[in-house]
Amino acid sequence: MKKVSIKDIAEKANVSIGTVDRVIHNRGRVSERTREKVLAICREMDYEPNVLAQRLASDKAFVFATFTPKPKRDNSYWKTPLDGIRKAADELSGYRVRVKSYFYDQENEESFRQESLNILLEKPDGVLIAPLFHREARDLARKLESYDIPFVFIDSKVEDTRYLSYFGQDSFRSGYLAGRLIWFHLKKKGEVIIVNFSSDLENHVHLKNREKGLKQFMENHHFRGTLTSLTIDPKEELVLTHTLYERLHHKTQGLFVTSSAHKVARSLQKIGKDNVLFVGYDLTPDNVTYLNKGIIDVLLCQKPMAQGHEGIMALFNHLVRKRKVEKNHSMPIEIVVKENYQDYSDF
Amino acid sequence: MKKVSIKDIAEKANVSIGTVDRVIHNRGRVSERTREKVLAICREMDYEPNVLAQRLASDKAFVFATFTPKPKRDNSYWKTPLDGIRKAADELSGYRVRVKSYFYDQENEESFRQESLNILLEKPDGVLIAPLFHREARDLARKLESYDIPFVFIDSKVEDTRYLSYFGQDSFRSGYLAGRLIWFHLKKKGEVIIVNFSSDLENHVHLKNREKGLKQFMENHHFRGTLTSLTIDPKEELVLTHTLYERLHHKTQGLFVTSSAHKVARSLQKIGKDNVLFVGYDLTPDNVTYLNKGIIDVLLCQKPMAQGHEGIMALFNHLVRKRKVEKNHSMPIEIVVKENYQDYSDF
DNA sequence: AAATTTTGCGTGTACGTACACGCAAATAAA
DNA sequence: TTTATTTGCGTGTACGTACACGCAAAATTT
Repeated sequence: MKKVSIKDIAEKANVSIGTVDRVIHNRGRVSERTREKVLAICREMDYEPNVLAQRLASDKAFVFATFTPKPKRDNSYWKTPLDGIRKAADELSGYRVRVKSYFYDQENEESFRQESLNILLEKPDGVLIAPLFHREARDLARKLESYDIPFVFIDSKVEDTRYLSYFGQDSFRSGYLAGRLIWFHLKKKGEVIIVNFSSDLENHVHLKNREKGLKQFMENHHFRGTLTSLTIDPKEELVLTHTLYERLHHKTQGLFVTSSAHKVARSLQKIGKDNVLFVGYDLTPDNVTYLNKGIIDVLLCQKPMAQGHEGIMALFNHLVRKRKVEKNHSMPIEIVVKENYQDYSDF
Repeated sequence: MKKVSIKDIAEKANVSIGTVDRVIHNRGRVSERTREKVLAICREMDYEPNVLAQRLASDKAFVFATFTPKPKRDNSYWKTPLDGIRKAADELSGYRVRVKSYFYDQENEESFRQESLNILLEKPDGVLIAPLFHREARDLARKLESYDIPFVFIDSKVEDTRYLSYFGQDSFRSGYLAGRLIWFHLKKKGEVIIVNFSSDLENHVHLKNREKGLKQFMENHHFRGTLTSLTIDPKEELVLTHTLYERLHHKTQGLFVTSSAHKVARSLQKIGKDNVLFVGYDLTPDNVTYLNKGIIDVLLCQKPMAQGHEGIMALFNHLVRKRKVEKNHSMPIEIVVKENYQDYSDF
C-alpha cells in the first residue's frame, strides 16, 4: 500500500532518479526512448508526486495576493471572505504558501486601479479578486493574463477573461428562492414589494438579477396579487421611510430587499411591521440586529467565508498540487432565520 | 519572514540539532541546563515544527478508523458523511494518513459489537464513530480509552466518555427552527401535526428532542391553535395513511415529521396536500423526490458531509499537527427547499 | 584505583523531491 | 583528424525533521 516514488520508477526503468526527474519536469536532456519508457512506467505504477517532499525540496515560496474591498465599520460584509482567506492561509502555511491581502475602497474606482499596480509589482504566483468594478477588474485581468499569472474571482466574475476559477453567487437563483419563501407566507392574493436600494440599478447586476429571479418565481406560480418594485437612492433614507409608509398596507405580505436590508428594516421599524415576510441579503451585523428583532425574517447569503477559502484553495490546487480545478462554482444559497443565524456568524 | 527550524535553534543555543530534537520530544539525555536554554529559545524564536518535514521524516503512517452505519439502498443518508470522510482522506493522503472505514448494520446491534472487535484489532491511531447504539458505543469507547486511542463522535455523542471532539446536530434547536418556518405559514389559529416515525420513541433521543424543540417554539410564540403529536410504527404504513386521512383537515397548516419524511409524504400524496407546510429531515434521495414534487416543503439537515470531513480533520489536527481541537461542534442547521437542494446534493 | 555504567552530546542517514554540476559519449565544426 | 559542442545521463547536496548510533566525560560501582 506504499506510494511509489521517483526512486521506484528509476529502478524499474534502469535509469537514475535524476533522469526521472527531468522527464517529469520536461527539462529535456533525455533521449526520446528513455522519456517514453519512464512516462510509461509512471502511468503503469500510477505515480503521484509527494507534495510534502516537493514543497520541502523546492526553495520557492508561493505568494498569493487577494484583492477585496476594505471592510469598513458600516459594511463589514467583506470581513467574512477575509476570514475564509485567513483560514486557508493558515492551513497552507506549512506548504510555504504566503497570502498577501490588498484592499480597495468599494466606493472609489481609482483606489482599485492604484492598488492593482502594487499587486502587479509584487508579481505574485496567483491572485484572488473580488471584482466589484468590472471595468477596472478587466484591466487587471488583462495584465495578469499577459504575465501568465492565474487568478480566481469571488462574489462575481468578469466575463471575457481567462479566470482560473469562480466562486460566487447566482443572483437570479437566489431571487427565485426568495420567491419560494415569501410564497410560504402568501395568501392567494396579497401584495409583494421589492425594494432596490441603489442609485444605479443597471450597474448593479446582482441586484437586478435578484429582482428578476423573484419575479420569475411569481410568474411561474401564477401569483395573482400585485408586485411592486421600488428603486431608492441609498442616500435618501427619509424618502425611503416616506415611500414605505405610503406603499405599505395591510395587504402587503412580502417584502424583498435586494441589498442593505438593515436600512429598510430601520424604516420599517418606525412604521411598524405586521404580517409581512421580510427577505433580505447577507449576514452583516446590522442586518442581524433586525433579524433578531423580528423585523427581518430571512437573510439569504452565499457562503462568503467559503468563497474566500475555496478561492485560495483553488489557486493552491492549481499551482502547487497541479490538479485540475473546476471553473465555475455557484455557492449554496443559505437560508438564515433568527433561529440559525448563530451557526453562520462564526463559521 | 522565513520560518525558524531546529537548526536555527541549535545554532543560537550552541548545541547540535540532535540535542534540540531530544529536548522537543522529551527523549531525555539532555542536561537540565541545556534543556531550559533550548526551550527558552524555542519560545523566544516562536518555533513551530514543519509538519511537512515531520511527516516526511517519520516512517510512521497514521491510521484512522471510521465506524458508521452501512449505507443501504433504502437509506442512503449515511453515504453523505462517508463522502466527507473520503474527501478528508484524499486531502491527507500526502501526509501518510490512511483512513479505513468499518461499518455496522444500523438495525443490528450485534454487528456493532462484532465490528468493534475488528477495529480494536487494527489498533488505529484514532477513531471516528457514529454511535447509533449508545450502549454498545460506550463499550467501544471504554476500550479505546484504555488503549489511549482518541476518538471523535459524529451525528450524536455518548456522554460520559472521554471523546476528543463531537460534530453533530442539535435536535432541539432544529425542532425550534422548524417552528419558525411553520410559523411563517401559520394563520393565527390553525393546526400543526407532528409525526414521529418510530417504534421506540424513548430510545430515539434525536426524534424526541426535535419534537420538544417545535413545541417550545409554539409555546414561546403563544400558538393558539392545536398541536397534535402522532407516533407511528415504521412498519405500519397502512396505518399511517389511515391516520393521516383521519387527522388531516382543512385547518391543518403545519406538518412536522421528525424522520423518514418520504414515507409520510407518500401517504400524503395519496390523500392530497393542500395548504400544509411540510417540514422534514435529511436530504435523502427519497425525501428529495417529494421535495421536488412539492409534497415536502422544507428539509432540515446538519451538514452530514461536513460532519465526516471535520471529524477526520479533528483527529488529524490532534494527532498529527498536535493542535488543540474544540470539543463540541453543533453543525449549522441548513434549511433546504426545492429551490436550493441542488446546492447540497453534491456538496 | 580500576572497571563499569550513565549522562550529555554530536554525527550520520533517511524520507521524497528539486536542481546544480559534472562527465562520458555522440555529434558537429574546424 | 582534431577540437568544440551538444546530448544523455549519473551524482551530490539541500530542504527540515526523526531517530539510531557512537563517543567522550562524568558518575557510579567494584
